[in-house]
Amino acid sequence: MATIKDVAARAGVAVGTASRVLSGSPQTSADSRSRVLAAARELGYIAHGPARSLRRARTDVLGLLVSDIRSPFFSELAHAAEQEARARGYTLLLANANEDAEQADAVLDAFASQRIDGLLLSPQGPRTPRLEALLAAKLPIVLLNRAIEGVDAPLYGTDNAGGVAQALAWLQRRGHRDVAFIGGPEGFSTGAERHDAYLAGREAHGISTDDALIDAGDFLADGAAEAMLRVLDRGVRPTAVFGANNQTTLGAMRAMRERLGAEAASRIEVVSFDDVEWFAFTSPPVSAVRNDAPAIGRAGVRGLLDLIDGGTAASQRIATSFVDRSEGGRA
Amino acid sequence: MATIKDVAARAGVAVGTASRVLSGSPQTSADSRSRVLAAARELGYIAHGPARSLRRARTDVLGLLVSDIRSPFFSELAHAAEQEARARGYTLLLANANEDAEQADAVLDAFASQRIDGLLLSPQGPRTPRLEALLAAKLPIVLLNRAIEGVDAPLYGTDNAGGVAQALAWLQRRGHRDVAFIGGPEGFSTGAERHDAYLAGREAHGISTDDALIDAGDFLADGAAEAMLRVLDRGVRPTAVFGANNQTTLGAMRAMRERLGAEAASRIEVVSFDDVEWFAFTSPPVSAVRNDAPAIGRAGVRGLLDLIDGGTAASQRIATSFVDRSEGGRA
DNA sequence: AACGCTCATGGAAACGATTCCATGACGGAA
DNA sequence: TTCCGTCATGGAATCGTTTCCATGAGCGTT
Repeated sequence: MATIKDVAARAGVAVGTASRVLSGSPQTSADSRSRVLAAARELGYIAHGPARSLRRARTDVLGLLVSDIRSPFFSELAHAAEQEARARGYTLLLANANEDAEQADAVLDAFASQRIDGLLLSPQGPRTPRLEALLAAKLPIVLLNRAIEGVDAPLYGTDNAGGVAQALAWLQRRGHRDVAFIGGPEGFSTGAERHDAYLAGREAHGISTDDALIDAGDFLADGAAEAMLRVLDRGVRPTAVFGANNQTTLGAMRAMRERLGAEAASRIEVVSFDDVEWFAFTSPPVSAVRNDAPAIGRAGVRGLLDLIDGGTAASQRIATSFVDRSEGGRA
Repeated sequence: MATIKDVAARAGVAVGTASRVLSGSPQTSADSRSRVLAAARELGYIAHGPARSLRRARTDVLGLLVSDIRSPFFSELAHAAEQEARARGYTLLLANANEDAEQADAVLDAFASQRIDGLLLSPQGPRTPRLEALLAAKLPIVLLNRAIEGVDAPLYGTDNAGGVAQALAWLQRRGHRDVAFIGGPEGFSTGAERHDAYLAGREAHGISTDDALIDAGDFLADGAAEAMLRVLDRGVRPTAVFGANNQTTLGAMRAMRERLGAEAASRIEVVSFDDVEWFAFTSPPVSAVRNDAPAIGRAGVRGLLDLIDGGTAASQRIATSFVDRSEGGRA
């Protein structure tokens, strides 16, 4: 592999000059510029990133730590974040924590060792020692989707209250009064925000305030199915169900089918937080509040780069959109 | 941030000694070992990756270039590959090419600049100049899922022929004679292999060899829908449809619903290459050949590490499994 | 004609680690 | 007791860049 020394030798200049040309310093003559660039092209020179990082004390690498890249939300977010980062001259290093604090810490160690310039973090749970260390080292950090208590970093996430309001408006338009709500764990800010917004808004949208209609799972299909069974076993018969995320909706639908039969279940309208493309193909089709994951990813990267450049960045709630798949609906 | 010099100073030894301790060289006394480790712990020392890479001439970083991380196949593959890499002490750098050769080249440049130790490549199309350069530089490379003409690198991918055989066996068990097959582009080895295997095997499984039942799309929903419409407009009335990947199946189902109505469409059994979880919730449910994306990712990483360690690696076809979601089926 | 300024350049230091080499301590064998 | 070998250690070179500093050329001004 050619080094800058080879380039300089071939161009007949000193390495300092070659470096200045290649990094676009204005302190260069047209003559050396052309000769250095020609030499670099001829040798297929590609700068040695680690060496550059060593000297410059920055790596132009951002780290993105998510709980599980396999979830559509995160894969869309990661995709958009990578595009944005690359467009700004940064490389995005992606890692999974697998909902496991130990693994998250291992990743943070690896990030620290790579000397990333900034971190986009979708927090699992509370703060860990590694995270403390990074905070103490003043590494620029932004949070995605969930807050962490006592961590003062800008947060980029879904506008949960706004999304719930969209779902409530739709339920009202569809004339539902008896609506089952299956929430998520209160421990997640996401779960709590959606739950609170629903409770706060239901009455104004003509929805029954009977708490027998409400239960919560763990944001996973199995837990949600159990919650839905509990609701049904209380004897209430909702005409619509609102699932607080996509897995929750999945579990709720399974439970309804199990308890009421496929035919009866398909007459209960379903609305979900988190849209997935296959909601169009279920029976009944599921209307949904759509997270703008790409916008969150892009906003996160932009905020992080502002921080890195020494500026400030403000938290941002990204608006959701609503996909109406009901019989009379638009889609 | 603490450097190894700080650690050495605090431990009262020379940097060389500190380095030997920290990198586990046997040439160290118990005394200096304990003092260096204590000093490192007290200072929260984390080695500077770029500096280490510079001197060692390796980075312990692998690059993974996929066309689109948002596809479930790649996100599962990437997830497994990252786990495997991390378990072996490597970091995985993930990038998207977005089906765009220019972007792929930009990524390869970035990888080259980072001096990755090896590349896992899911090829888009033909070879590009950057790829040539990397091959010429003897960078260890493995291919995922698709071959590239004239590139001699081990290939880790789905056993397409085996998967088609599983689908054919299922079609036979279900007693289907008139089966529509919607294939993918011949340009992709994936598409060609599945198509060929189907043509070769259908007769032996009691399936009509009427080519009016066969058409091909572009592996995307819209193209597949058009292909399915062409089939139906030829007047044939299949009792089952076989889609060559998940998007293809999606498009075919849409086309059937459009042409025949929801009710008639739901009586046509569907089998797909590429399983997705929501195939359980469509009407009719879709039985599917399941790619073992995680196994492919793991095998790819293992093969690549073998190459990096100077050994050899052999191409591997990863077996598929079959998910039977038909009425009488197991699932 | 002399002076001063700008500016491109060469050379060298620096970044933080690893690794080579020489040295000295120590222990065992004769 | 002397000698040799082993082995931990300190110090220095090295990896490929960037950046600082000093130098000298060239040019315009007085």
